[in-house]
Amino acid sequence: MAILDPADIDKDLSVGEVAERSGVAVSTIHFYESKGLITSWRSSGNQRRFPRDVLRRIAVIKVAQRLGVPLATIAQALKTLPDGRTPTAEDWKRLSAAWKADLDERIAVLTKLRDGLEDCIGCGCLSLGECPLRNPWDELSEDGPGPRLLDPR
Amino acid sequence: MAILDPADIDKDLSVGEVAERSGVAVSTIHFYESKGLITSWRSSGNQRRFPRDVLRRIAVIKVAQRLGVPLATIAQALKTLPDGRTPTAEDWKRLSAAWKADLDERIAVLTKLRDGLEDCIGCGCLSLGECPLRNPWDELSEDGPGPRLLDPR
DNA sequence: ATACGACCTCAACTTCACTTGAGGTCAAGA
DNA sequence: TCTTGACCTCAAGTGAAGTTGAGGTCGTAT
Repeated sequence: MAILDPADIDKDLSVGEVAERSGVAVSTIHFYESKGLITSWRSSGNQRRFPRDVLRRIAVIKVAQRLGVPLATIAQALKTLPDGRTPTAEDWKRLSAAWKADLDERIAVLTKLRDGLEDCIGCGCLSLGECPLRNPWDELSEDGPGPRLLDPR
Repeated sequence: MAILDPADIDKDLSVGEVAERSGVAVSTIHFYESKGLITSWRSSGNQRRFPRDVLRRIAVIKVAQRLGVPLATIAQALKTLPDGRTPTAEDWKRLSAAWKADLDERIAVLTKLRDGLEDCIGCGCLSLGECPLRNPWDELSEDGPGPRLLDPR
């Protein structure tokens, strides 16, 4: 391990450092960069160097994921920050407010489902077209086919 | 199309019939069968024939999926029905009660998350180890890596 | 006799969020 | 000098829940 040059304190970070400080794997950092969620420049030896604000960005990404926001959406949101600057408290407020609306809706859907389940336990109907549990047509926007990832870790 | 022989009324169903009556695609029925969620016998011409209770089974599967239960878990649950019989109201009660507990927990986690989000909007902390949003260590069982599918359709 | 629709199998593709592996570079310490 | 460790790239694999497609069979209607 290289001795930390005092001149390098509070300078840019290597992938390994970012991984350690952010708690995500190196491969994940590569992956996020490939998806445009974070950016880096290269050292003379072709190694990635990240500005320190990458840590805040990764924090935002992780929270958004817990909220159930897909990476592609997070990427878009982060791109609304002009010139790729560090998200400020104000930015975070804006982003999180949008995501909160999503979260609220998701909670509402699940709650409705639970209530329906309670009502239907033991009824045994489950008929297509009659049982409320089988009919999600209320408040469901069209999803394309394929799996959907909205998991509250 | 074959004229429906009166003798065949309330007999077993072909894939196409099951698809139409259950509202799922033929390919999905093949898929469910390959996963052991449903079973069929074969006609003389090697075509699948499903006992009518497959419709009830598929209904249960679909509801469970809306609750966020993965197919593998549903398969296991269906296997607890001795000799692969049709789920009765009683069985359904048992299964749905178990799944409801899951659902309750999921709702609780999301709600907590939302509250945390409200508290944290604008605070801008998000520090690993301090911000409650970044620390899911409470009531989170260990998940392995990789994506998780628990989506309330 | 033939065309048609419904069925069959099996393999490969899709999306998402990553991980794993193979093979190679670079700089520092023993 | 050599080895170690951190880094690099690019390709392929994972798992969930299916979908899509190619190529073939079966049975009935015209």
